[in-house]
Amino acid sequence: MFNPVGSRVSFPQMEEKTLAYWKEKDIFKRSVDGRKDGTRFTFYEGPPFANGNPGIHHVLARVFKDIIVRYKVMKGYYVPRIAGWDTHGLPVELEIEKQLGFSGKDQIEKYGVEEFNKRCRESVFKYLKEWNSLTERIGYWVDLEHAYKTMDNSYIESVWWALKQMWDKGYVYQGYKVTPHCPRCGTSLSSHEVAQGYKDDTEDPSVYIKFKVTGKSSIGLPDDKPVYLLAWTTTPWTLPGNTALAVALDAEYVLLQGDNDYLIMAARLAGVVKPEGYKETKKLGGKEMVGLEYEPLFNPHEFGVERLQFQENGALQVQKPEKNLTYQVISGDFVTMEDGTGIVHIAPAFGEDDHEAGKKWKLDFVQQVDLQGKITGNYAFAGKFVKAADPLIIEDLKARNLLLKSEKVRHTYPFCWRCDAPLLYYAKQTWYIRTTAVKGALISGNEEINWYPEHIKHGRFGDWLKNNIDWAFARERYWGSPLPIWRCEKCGGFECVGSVDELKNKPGFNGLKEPLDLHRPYLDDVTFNCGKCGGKMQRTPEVMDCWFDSGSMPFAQLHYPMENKELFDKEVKQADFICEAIDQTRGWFYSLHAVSTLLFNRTAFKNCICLELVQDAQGKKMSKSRGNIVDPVKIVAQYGADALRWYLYTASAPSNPRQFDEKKLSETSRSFISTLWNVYSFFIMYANIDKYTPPQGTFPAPEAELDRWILSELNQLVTDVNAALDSYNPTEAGRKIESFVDGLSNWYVRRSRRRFWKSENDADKLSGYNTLYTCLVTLSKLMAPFTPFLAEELYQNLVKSAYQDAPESVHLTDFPMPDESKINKQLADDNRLAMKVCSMGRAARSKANIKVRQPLETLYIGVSSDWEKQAMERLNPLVLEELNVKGIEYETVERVAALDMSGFATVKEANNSVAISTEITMELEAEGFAREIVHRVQTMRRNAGYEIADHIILYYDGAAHLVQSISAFSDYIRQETLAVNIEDEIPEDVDAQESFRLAGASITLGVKKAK
RNA sequence: GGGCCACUAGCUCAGCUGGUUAGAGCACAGUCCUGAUAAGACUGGGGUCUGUGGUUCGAAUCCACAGUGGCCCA
Repeated sequence: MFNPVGSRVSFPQMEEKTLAYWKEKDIFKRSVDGRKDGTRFTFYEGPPFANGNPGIHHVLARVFKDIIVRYKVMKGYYVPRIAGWDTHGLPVELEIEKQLGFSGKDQIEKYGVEEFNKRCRESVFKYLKEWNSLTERIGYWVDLEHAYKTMDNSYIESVWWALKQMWDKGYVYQGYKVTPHCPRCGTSLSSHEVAQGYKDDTEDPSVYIKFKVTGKSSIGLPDDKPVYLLAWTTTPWTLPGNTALAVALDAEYVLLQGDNDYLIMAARLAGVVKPEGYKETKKLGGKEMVGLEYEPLFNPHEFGVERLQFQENGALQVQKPEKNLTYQVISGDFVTMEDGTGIVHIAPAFGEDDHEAGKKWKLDFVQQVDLQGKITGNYAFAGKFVKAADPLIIEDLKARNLLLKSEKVRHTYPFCWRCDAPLLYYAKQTWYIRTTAVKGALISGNEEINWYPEHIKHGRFGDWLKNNIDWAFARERYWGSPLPIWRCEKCGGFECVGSVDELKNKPGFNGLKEPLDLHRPYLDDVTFNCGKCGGKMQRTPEVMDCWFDSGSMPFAQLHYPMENKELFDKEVKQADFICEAIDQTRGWFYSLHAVSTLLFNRTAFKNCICLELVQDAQGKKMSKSRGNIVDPVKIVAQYGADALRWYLYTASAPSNPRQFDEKKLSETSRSFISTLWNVYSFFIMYANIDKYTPPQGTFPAPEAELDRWILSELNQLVTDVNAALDSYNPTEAGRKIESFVDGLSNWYVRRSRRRFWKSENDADKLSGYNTLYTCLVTLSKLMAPFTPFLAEELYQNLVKSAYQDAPESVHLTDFPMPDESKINKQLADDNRLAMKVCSMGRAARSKANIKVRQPLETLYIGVSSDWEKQAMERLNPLVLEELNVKGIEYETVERVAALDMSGFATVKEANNSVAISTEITMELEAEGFAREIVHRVQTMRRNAGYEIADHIILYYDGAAHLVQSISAFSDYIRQETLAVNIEDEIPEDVDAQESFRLAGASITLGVKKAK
């Protein structure tokens, strides 16, 4: 006996029970440990922040991780996986600053770094409980107990080791980086912060400046009047920092002649700018202009400002004063013909493109602005805030006849989200990792990664690598892994420390307190003696970019190499699989890839599912301010985790932005999960009535076409699901399962009902049970990675209850493999044709307005080939029953279609036609009445609350011809309604009684349960 | 400003390397079937496959440009 199952069920309740069962039997751990002898399949968990409630997008990522990993386990792989938490970084600090009402770093310093970091540490696990409970509730199996945390001392120590490795390879250096800088707060902002502060419609100057060409040129410029290069800018305050002009190589430029001078600018933009009184005299190619020399607007040496120059290694070196300073025209792919003049003013101290160009062309570097945004040196406008200096600079240039025109422009510009000061792009000294040194390896490594979807490889990720720049990995902040770099106060030398032991063994080591905490401010107190000069070494104040932390996760989670050396080197040095959202291309995907390439010269992961973001049902981004956040906890409580999981897998491809729609989810739950559940409960109901016991071992191959068909479909499904999951495509696998279940329910079961209902327990019935049982058991295993709860329920009742020695959970079983000998294309084609014929037959009936319950004499099928005729003959019984006809005749398509006349109803489609005879004889009518009566009795039985196998006594009273029909078909009525007796008078004590009209006459029926 | 992705019925999505009359589900209307079914069947309405060019005997499919939306970067 199987446990009886109702056709209705509360999935959330069922899932809670399953969770308890898993916990009690320790199934997760056993599913991992049981495969210890299997091949390793390495999965890396990308660490999320737990300082906010988990959202639906986190569920998306978790279930996509889970399905692949569960699948691999069932395929026999050994897949231990541990959770992890990201704990460091600016978002945490900002949260605390908000709490404390701070608006700048000086307030943090005043408040005390020790206390500040203490608060950070407390806040990062504010929602840990919610995260853990949701993770478990959705069935994401990961070891939460031993989760790694990026703030652990052991983790930080591994990060130090990693940096030291890079240091020893010469990859770490100090250089300048352009960052969005708030001159009021005195700090750089992260891109995330900058994004919050963009303002449209900001008014700025728009000035066209003339740079005087000097010396002889090889490109034949006239020398009767001075020649100027015309450039454009909206930030005049950067002009004193100009050290080059850039042109586009493939663009066309023109020389314009005026009364007193010549101008050079892009041909396409000359028509837009329209310099008054100038006309074109000559065309120039962008390429030939490169190398052209010009005079700076402001020679820094005359204004007391240092002139630096980029060196080969990216460092800056002070240059000697030079009275006749000239700069050169360079080329840059950032030069566009959209606005300006096609000649771009380059100030490497103030713009990212400019800075990169500076490094590339080894340009001069002039920074005449301090961190408060004030002009330095002894310019006429020195001491002014940059924006206040703009008009003065414009005046100055105008006076020197170097200004062509000055206008105003409105555009988008970033402001500090905290204090509203205009942000300045500003080059600051910071620490770099020379990722560009391994750029080739980064790119070739990417070729080995399988991306899902594929376009990420040469699209977003590939482009990012192609444009790789050195990694600025230091942050002037507090809550992070401190840089293990110390600087000598005396000689200025640096030392990088790779472990706590190494630090403790430094000569003159002092200041590290117990218990050990490798964070600021404790580490700031640690000093030791310089290895070169014996001076005092002080730690540089920065902390690491938290992406360096998470990118070090493969080894840092293991405290490698101080511990687990062999485990990492031999077993888990590369992930077979990772999965995160697309915003990680420049985040975790990159940091993993870069760290692994730099340290080990190999990729960190082999397969990566890259998810798109989750939006609301209208395609809008979910955000707190919009109030359109979906709470996964509520969804799971209402629909169950399986329904949510199934929806996420199948509703759309993971690489498409996902519009989360609760209505669609509930539809999924109704149409797929409930359908499967009903097939299951149908099976249980009849199997229990017939006391069916599943076969020990294999069962004889069924004879029935229908059984062989569904088994063929089943094995095809197993093949397809294996293939889809092997290629990391749960969406396709899930959709295949959906369509199988549809066929199972609406063709196999629908057409098999009578076989299960008939009273004799013959071989055909047993074959039906064996077949349906096999389908359900196989489905439960196939679906185990998708819907782990439902799969477990099916398995426990269908398998575990019947086989004592079966594994205790579906998640401890092996994933189904197809029996290809059972796949038969012929059967598939046959049944497809039969379904089509039935569909056409129903249409024909509907056309003739004759309900299916009324039997008809003949169905004519127009077939277009012999095999079609043979196929239909094989499936004859199915079609007879489905369309309720007495016989089938075969004809050509045309001749059947030609039966479109009185007495027939026909339907024609592409290759087939169908006709039914519409004449209803007395006999047919009588049989129709009998069926009608059966239908009424069944409804009465149900309404009376009888069990399906209860026997009854049927009473009737009515018009003579209906009574006649009852006696003529009494055997049939008995069999269908389980009536032991049919009597023609209705007693007082019936359980239910009903009168209705049939073909113009009235009849009354009554039922009573038989003893 | 640059890059990536998407655009097929009112909504959500299939439609493989080009090949009959472009499909399914949901929703809507009517009818039917059903002692597994909250399901299902049939019929109907609903499409310039975002647009414009091009390649081709033939384009939803390939190419180019444009539009709209989303994301990433600046």
